[in-house]
Amino acid sequence: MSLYKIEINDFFTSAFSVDCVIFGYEDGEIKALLIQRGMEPFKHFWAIPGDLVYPNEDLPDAASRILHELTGLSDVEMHQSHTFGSPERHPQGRVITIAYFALIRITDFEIKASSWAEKAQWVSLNEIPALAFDHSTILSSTYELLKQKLTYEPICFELLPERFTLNELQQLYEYAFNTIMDKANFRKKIKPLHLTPLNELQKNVKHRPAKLFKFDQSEYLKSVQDNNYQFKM
Amino acid sequence: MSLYKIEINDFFTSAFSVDCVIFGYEDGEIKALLIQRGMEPFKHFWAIPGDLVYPNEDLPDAASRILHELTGLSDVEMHQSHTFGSPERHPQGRVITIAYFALIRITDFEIKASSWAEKAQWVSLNEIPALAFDHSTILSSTYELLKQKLTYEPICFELLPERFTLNELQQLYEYAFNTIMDKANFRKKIKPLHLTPLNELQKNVKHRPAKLFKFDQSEYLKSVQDNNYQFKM
DNA sequence: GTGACTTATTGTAAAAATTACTATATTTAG
DNA sequence: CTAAATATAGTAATTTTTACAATAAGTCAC
Repeated sequence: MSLYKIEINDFFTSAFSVDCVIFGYEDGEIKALLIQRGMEPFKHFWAIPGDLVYPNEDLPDAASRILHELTGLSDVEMHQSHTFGSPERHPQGRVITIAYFALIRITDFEIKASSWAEKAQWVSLNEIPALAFDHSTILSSTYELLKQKLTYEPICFELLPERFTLNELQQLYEYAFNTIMDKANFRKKIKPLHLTPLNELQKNVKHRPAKLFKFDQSEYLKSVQDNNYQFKM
Repeated sequence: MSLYKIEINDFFTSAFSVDCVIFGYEDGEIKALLIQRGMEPFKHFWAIPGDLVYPNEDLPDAASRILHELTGLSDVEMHQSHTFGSPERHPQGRVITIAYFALIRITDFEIKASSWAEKAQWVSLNEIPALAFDHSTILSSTYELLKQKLTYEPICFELLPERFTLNELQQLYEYAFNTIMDKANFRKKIKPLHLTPLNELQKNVKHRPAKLFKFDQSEYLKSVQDNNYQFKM
């Protein structure tokens, strides 16, 4: 096809997909929700849940629909990550994919593979196998985005259980940033978040149980507006 | 078209485009490079330079090609911004657009409208007219991204002339963040960037001329590695 | 129950960074 | 030369960060 003879209809020969990178946190590790493909291409490969978008479907709607079809998840708020569009990324033609991502509490949802997904499973980021298409790249670049966001937005609470200890919070940051932090100083740092202390203690631990806290999103947003406060980890 | 009868080829009916949001800085204002469309749809409307991507062309290549065809610019390093894909955003069919953005020194480049661009012109962000398609949204959301990046990456130097005064640097931040800063404290804040002082002074000013500085990117990167330094404005 | 043990939580003082403001130096304009 | 304007450097009070110590409150073995 010569570039000089290309006509408008030659452009309308592409498809696009969304891929939903869902992060969770369990056993002190960040995990991603993966599916095993029951369909060619890359049949039986593990992959990020994603599929082609209908020609008249909006992207966020497609992301919700596809995530639900493949994994059973619904009511997950997704945000756009990066778009991947190498001409060779899909063996069946030109398919651009828009990556979305979300953070969820693993225990709040039930995973159930369906449609063409053979399995759906949480996989620790340390144990990701070879993935279909360019999904390894999509996953790692989206994880980088997540880490970046963790430094300037209090989104860690979307991963933690609703009630958490301050140590659990700290451990999540230590895991993500691959550092260790001073316990006392960490608590000072998160003071401005005004975490709500609960009349409830950690259970089933062999030592003094820690107090549970929760994060009040609306109070945080007020504080941002009123005091011009900018969260910074 | 029923969802149950859709076949694989029904998906391959979309096109996608790239839009290149090019920012520059002149006369104390951030400007965007816009073109006037000489082609339907939105003929004679102002727009972000962008066009359809060839079916076998990589996205970054397309961004460079299209920017060059429409505005004459070349050798501009672009980064991906956001992807816009509402089904109604393009009157001629389903067209997803991937926004790219770049920061350049206005005086280092010559703008020349060509191909189907009637005009190409720098427009102050305060004076943006109604734009074609959803380009107003694309421009404003990409500007938000730029402001976000300005806070944690020293990219302001891509907008300033190679040799600049400390006041010019400060004024750029003041413009972008819509604040005023203390002159002496600003200089302390940028100390870790190790700006290189030149044996050269500002010219044609009615007062004591300021010393010119330049930014050494490679030295900055070394400092990031060695000292684990994180720029923060 | 008692005491050893473990971890949670609070406190404190030194160091570093930020802030508000002052002082001085250097150039242009007349 | 003098006045005006601005660049640049300095200083001291305040706030934040850091490193570390001290205390409190539970669990577990007996």
